[in-house]
Amino acid sequence: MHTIDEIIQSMASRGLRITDQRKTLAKLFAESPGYLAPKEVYEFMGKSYAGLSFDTVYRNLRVMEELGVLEQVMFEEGVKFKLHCREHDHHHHMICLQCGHTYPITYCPMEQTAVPDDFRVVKHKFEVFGYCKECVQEETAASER
Amino acid sequence: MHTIDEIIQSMASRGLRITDQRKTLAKLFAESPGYLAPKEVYEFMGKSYAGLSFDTVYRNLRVMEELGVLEQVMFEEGVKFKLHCREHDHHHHMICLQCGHTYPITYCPMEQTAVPDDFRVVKHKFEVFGYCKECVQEETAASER
DNA sequence: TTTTTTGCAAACGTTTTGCAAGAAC
DNA sequence: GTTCTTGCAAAACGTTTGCAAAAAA
Repeated sequence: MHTIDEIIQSMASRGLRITDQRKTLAKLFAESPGYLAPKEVYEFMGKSYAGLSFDTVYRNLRVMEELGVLEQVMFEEGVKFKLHCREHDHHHHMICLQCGHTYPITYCPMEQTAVPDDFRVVKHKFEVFGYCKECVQEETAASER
Repeated sequence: MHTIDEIIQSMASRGLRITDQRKTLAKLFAESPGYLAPKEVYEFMGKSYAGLSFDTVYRNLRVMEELGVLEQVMFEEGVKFKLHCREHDHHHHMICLQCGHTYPITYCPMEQTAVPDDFRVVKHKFEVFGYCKECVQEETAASER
C-alpha cells in the first residue's frame, strides 16, 4: 500500500529533510513484508553506509514512528517496526516467528467478547503467531537433511 | 487459585531453598490481582528487607518464571510478572492500564479465526486493555475535583 | 545561509554476571 | 558440611542525549 515515494513524500511534506539514509529506510520498509528489529535495520543499513551509527537509525525509526509512517510493536524479544497499515478496515495480524512476515486477519474478536459495563475498553491486541508457508517448508527440508 | 503455601510447596519440591525473600515474593504474588513490574516488586520487597539488591529480585523472578509459578508478559512499558494462571480452561485477559488488575475472558478468538492451511499456528495473544471499575471511578472523581 | 541531520562519545535505565560471604538444607 | 542464595560490584545490553561537523533546504 505504501510505495517508497509515498513514504518519502509524507516525510518531506512534514518538513523532514530527505537524506540518503531516509531514502534507504523508506525502501527497506516499503519492500519488507513484516516486522524489523532496530538491530536488523541497523545491520541492513550498515551494508550501504560505512560509518553508520546506531543512534541515527534509532532517531530515524522514532521520527518515522511519530510521523505515523511506521508502527512499533513490543515482542518478547523487544521492540520491532513495520510500515503502518494503511488499510481502512480495522484488522489484526498473523505473524511468522521465523521471518517476521505479517498477514492480515479481518476478523476482530471484540465483536464476540463480552465486556462488563464497568470496564472501559481503550484498546485491544489480537495476534496469531506461527510459521508461514515458506518457513514451514524450510524447516521441514532442514529436518529431512 | 494459588495460595502462598502452594507456591512455596512447588518451589521446595523443585529443590529451591525457601528463603524469607521467596516467602515474601510468594505472598506478594498470591495476594496481587495483576501484573507487577520488577521495579514494583523491588520496591515492595525493599520495605521488608533493608539491604535488598535488585539483582536478587530479578533472579528470583526469573527462577519463579522458569518454574512456571509466574508468567512474564511484555508491555509497552516493559516486562511484568503475575502468577501463572492455573485455570484449566484456556482463556485470555482484560487488563487495567491503571492498576494492572486482570480479569479473565473465556471467549477465545481462535474459534472464529480463519487461518490458511499453509500457516502453522504456534500460539496467539488476545488482550483487552482499559480501565477497571475502580480506576474509572477514581479518574472521574479526580477530573471533577 | 539557515536549519536539520549525522556521527561520536558518553549517559542512562534495565537486566545479567562473577564472586565471596552468608543462609538453608 | 555441602549446596544454594544473597549482596556487592561491575559488566552487558538497548536506548537516549549533547554536541560540533556535515549535509539538505
